[in-house]
Amino acid sequence: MTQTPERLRRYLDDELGECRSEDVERRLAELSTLEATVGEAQVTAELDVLSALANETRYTLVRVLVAAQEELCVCELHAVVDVSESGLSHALSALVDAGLITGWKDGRWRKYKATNRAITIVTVLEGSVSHE
Amino acid sequence: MTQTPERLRRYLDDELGECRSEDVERRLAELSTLEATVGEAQVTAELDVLSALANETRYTLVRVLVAAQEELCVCELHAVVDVSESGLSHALSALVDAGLITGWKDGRWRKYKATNRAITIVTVLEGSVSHE
DNA sequence: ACGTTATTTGAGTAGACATTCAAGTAACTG
DNA sequence: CAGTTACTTGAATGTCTACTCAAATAACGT
Repeated sequence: MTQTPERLRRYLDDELGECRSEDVERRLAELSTLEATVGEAQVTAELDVLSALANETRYTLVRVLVAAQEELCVCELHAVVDVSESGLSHALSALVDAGLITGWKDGRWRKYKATNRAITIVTVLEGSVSHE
Repeated sequence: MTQTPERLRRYLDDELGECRSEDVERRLAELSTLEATVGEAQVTAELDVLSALANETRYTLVRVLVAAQEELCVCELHAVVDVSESGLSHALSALVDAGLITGWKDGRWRKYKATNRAITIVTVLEGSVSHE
């Protein structure tokens, strides 16, 4: 939405055969509507989830927790990824923030399990990206 | 899978009441199975898709193309995101690589549209992350 | 053919991010 | 309550990534 849409004008001219300022305005409004179909806060929230998943360590953790279909202890998760304890903790914390897992303390152990959000997204990704 | 699972041993000891080497081995094998339920290539492919989506510019483009339900010209997409032409082109290229959009030349204009993969994923994210 | 327009490609760079180390907190154990 | 264990937090750092600028390519108009 920054520069003068000089090019857009020519494009619409091509498409419509003719093109006046109001046509450009109208198209810009349409595009703006598409962009705003959903709130900005919503998009930000979705991006937070995507960012949380878009990392090998974190995605592996989510995948394992989803596959496990039960809670796992941090010490079990540590056997699955190749990072320090600290790195693991940071990863789990990011996933909690994104609402992809929940964690609680159980005695001296801490457990985590996948949320429905994680289950849904992983399932769809698995289906949508498969076979290649 | 790196360090000696000394802690896992104690955890299983806690959980099972007793714990021998073979119990640790068994649990490690179970975790390994969970991790390998799906191929490594598959996970890599899913991570590529997630990485492509996990960026404001690219996700906005995908969202707009999905919402549009039709192809859009690069010059139209440029009206929607706040990057240089070059930046826009890089973004679109990354999305093509991830199989989220397809592009073709139409005369002197170049058009892009969302793939089914993009439609599916965006739809699920929208539903799964909504209302907060 | 020549110039202009639309978009891409590649190199360079600033900023973001994932990881680690060191130190901190919380819970069981004797 | 002192020690150990399980995990987290914060700061520091090397690596990756998203952008921009400059140049290249491709298509159209004249």
